[in-house]
Amino acid sequence: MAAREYGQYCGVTRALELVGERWSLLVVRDLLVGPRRYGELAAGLPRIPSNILAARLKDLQAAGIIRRVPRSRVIIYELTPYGHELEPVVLALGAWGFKAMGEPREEQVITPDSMTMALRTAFRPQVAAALPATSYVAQLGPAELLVRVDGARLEVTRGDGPADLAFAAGPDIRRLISGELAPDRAIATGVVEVLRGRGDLLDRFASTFHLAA
Amino acid sequence: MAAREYGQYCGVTRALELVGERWSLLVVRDLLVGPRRYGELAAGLPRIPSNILAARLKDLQAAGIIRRVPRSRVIIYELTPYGHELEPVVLALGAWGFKAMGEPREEQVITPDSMTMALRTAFRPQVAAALPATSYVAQLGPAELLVRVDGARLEVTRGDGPADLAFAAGPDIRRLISGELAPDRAIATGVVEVLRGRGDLLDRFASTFHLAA
DNA sequence: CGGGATCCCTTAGGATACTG
DNA sequence: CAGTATCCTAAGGGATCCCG
Repeated sequence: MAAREYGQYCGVTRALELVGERWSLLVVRDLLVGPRRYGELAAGLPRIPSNILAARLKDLQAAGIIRRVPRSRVIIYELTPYGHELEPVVLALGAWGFKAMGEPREEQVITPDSMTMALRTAFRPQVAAALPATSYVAQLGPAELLVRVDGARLEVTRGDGPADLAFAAGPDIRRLISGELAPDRAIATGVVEVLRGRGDLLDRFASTFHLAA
Repeated sequence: MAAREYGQYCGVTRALELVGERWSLLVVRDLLVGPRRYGELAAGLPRIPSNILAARLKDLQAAGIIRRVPRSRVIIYELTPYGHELEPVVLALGAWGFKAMGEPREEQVITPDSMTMALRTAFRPQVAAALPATSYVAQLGPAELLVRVDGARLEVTRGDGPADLAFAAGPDIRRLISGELAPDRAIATGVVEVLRGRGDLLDRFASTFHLAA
């Protein structure tokens, strides 16, 4: 038996053998947002050494979790259907870890893909279904995301666009999502800055995206 | 920043910093079944070195995931409420890994706690709710489990007891759970051996516990 | 005997430089 | 841009030992 195997006939151990190595699930997290190139993955994981990223991509490919697709002179990595089935795992981990995030620290960065997955984690379809379709532009640190909510459907894409509300916020957006900070207080204290549109829609945003802390 | 931190302000990275180390989630998996002593944990994870188990218990305690409780001359480890909230993560990992388990290998063991969690993973409350209350005794390798299903409620405990059906099976029980092997075929081929009670209830068992493969 | 601690060695992972 | 190559540190593995 390979030394790094757990030696049990069990689904959990098998899963950890496939995606339990350091960085593996973070690569999956970013690929859940969409196909990515090597350099994009490296940019989304600033602290991953290049050799480790290369090794993880090899491992994940060998495990049938990702695919390496040559596309017009560049190489794209994307999840296989089986890899995509890791979404519940990543969302569950994100929801659990959310509660232990604490205060943001100076050296901690925010990446567009991690914020996209965080929004997916916090999304409450049943709440959204009862609200009018709404689109937001959220500038979260360096990540500018166009967030479209229509009924129980959520779509998050990078970049700007037409929106009912555009706002900017830093890591403290977490306190809005957790309900620790009321929407009007978030604006009053400058945690959230309204850029365009109806600032009162931040309330709807906070209802739509919520995670207990 | 600690070298082993990921440097991102993100729920997933935070979760992986707390339970992403090797063996950590397996300790949690076993503690989800119930409080355990050091020796019981070691027995449930035959390949974990003793120093690693000790280190993990320290880390998990420092993270507020487990508690160390002295109880009448012995020490018991148990999950805190926050640790218990990892159950969805472990179940999601188990369901995903189930599909990649493949054929059992000689050196792979089955432990009572991993089988208990596997049954919880495969349990379908909505199916069970429509069926009469049923109790089973399942001898799965070295693990003897008393499985009581009552409506949408599932209870799995170690040991024997009164049951509508008692059966023995090896790792190939997986093929029954996945639907790859029909209940009557499982009995006919000897994958499942009926020990006591109504063998026809194996069909109900397979409906109640199911995971797609 | 339960609950670890210590030792030594192997290997994964981190930092950095380099290449097709 | 998409990775390799190299060197080094630290985590993990295996065995043994210890202590109340």
